Amino acid sequence: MSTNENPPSSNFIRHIIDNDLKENKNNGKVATRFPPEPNGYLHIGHAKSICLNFGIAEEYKGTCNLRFDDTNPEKESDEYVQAIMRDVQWLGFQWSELRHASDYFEQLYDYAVQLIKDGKAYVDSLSAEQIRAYRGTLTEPGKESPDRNRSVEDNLDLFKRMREGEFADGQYVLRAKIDMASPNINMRDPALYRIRRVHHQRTGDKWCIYPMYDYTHCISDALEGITHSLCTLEFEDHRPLYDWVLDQLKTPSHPQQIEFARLQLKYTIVSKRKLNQLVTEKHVSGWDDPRMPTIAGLRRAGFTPKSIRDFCERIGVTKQNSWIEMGVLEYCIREDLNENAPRAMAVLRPLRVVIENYPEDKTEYLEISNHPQKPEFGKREIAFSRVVLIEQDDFAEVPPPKYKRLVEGGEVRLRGTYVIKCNQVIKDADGNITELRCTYDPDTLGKNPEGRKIKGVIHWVAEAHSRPAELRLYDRLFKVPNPDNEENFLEALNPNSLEVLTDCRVEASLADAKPESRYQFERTGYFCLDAKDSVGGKLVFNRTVTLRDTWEKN
RNA sequence: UGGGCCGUCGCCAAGCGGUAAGGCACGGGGUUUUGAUCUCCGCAUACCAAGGUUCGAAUCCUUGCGGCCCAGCCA
Repeated sequence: MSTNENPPSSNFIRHIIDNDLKENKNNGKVATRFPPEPNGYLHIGHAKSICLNFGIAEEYKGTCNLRFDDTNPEKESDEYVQAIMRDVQWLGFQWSELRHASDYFEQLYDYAVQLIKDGKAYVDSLSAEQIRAYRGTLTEPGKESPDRNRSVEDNLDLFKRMREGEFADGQYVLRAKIDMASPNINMRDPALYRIRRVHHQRTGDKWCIYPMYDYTHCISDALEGITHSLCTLEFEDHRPLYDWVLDQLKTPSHPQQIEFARLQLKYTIVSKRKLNQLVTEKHVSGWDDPRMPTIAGLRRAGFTPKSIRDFCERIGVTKQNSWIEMGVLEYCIREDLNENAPRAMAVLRPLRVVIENYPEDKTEYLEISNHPQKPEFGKREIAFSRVVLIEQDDFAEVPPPKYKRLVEGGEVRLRGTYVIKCNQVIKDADGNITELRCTYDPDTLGKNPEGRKIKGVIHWVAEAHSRPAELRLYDRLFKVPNPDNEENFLEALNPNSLEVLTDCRVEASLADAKPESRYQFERTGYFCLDAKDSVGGKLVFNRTVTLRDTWEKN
């Protein structure tokens, strides 16, 4: 289970549970479940639900099952099942029991037979279009199907033959007999079973009828002894149906459904249909593209499980529709990585600096600490010699006001080493700066020069002692706060969401970086070694997030 | 225009009749060999609005206003 140091904050669901416990409801037990449909990868919105369900189970010493809601085989697959299990565990949670709604198909069928026997369900021959027409509208009641009063015997017979495959897909449907005039449309005789000749990833071709969500979910919860069935707000209108089904049947328990607001993050989408489209139409490299709001994408970008858990804790759980700013997620990952990522140096856009008064054949191995505030992170050796590479941005011919980096005639410290002074700017025929000729002050290693203040410190690598690397700079995938509002969300894609830098140089110690290891590249951001593309000695780093920058903002 | 739900700082969010927590963001000072981190300070006489009940209301009542969800044989 997870180990979040931040104590969970109170929310209305915990209040309800506290109250239930006080009244000894459910004999003091707390049982939750996380019920994803395996029709896509898990995303940050699921993380909220996972943290809530598993977190509550943990806090109340209860249980939390992972249950796949696999009642619609058309869209579901084992690839998704595997990915979901991997992501839940990576987030730091372990389910009490692994279940599938399809484990209950036989029982679900028996319960349906019971409903029919009790006159609470009937087989309808209306087509999908007719059912829609009969349903009425939001303001007008629906009308009853001619089949609504079919005899129990006929219903039993037809339902059995539905299962046996006697009918074509869509020819019949099993419906609950509730109230066609209900102001709640979900109660106007909702479908319980449909005929669908589709291979199911777990049950194969055993079934040609599949139960609907509303019917399946409540019974699955009841069979598992779930006490608190947490779901998102759009299911609020379904709660009467959830309760109705369980009220008609002798299920082992009657869980309480509680709804909370789903996560909405600015500049992202979490619609599985749209995420799927991004993948299949190759707008991103896959479900785990670092720009994707999926758990797999966040992982590949370098987010830590802890930072995501922390994020879910910070945003709270309420019934209010709300939009979380990206800044909160960014804060969470920066906080974790600032604490736990070792520092290193990488030059994204190199500019050659020749230190003219430093001997050609000399190399010094200097010690530099891996974390400025944490001596326990230890030190590493870093090579310094006559030619170093600095960031192009760290030199300016015409510096903006308050610029504290290198300028012609000015001084700056190379992090962890000496103060250098720029004496000459070398340009090519087109006027591009190609090289800086500098001198260093040998008396500034580990101490400040006397009589002058060096304002700037810049990062660097020694040309001869650095390694080539590819750095991928990611930015938000969308350029508008709510892409879902766009007529076509694809037009809201940020064309600059990925910048690939192939001429970067990183310090030699990074040659041994392990896949998925995270570093702070000083002054530029947090990076994670890409586990997929760093092959054959090639170093590919993904930028997780930039460092907070109060200078660029002006 | 039917039903369900929600309105507390720019964004989240505590609060549950006794006089507005906290976080993010933002602004300012200090420390710093990362313009990072850290640290200090500031940031709602005000809780969608208007009435009412009360010694006392963000909390209770009434009426408005605004937003979200529902008419799949999807979940």
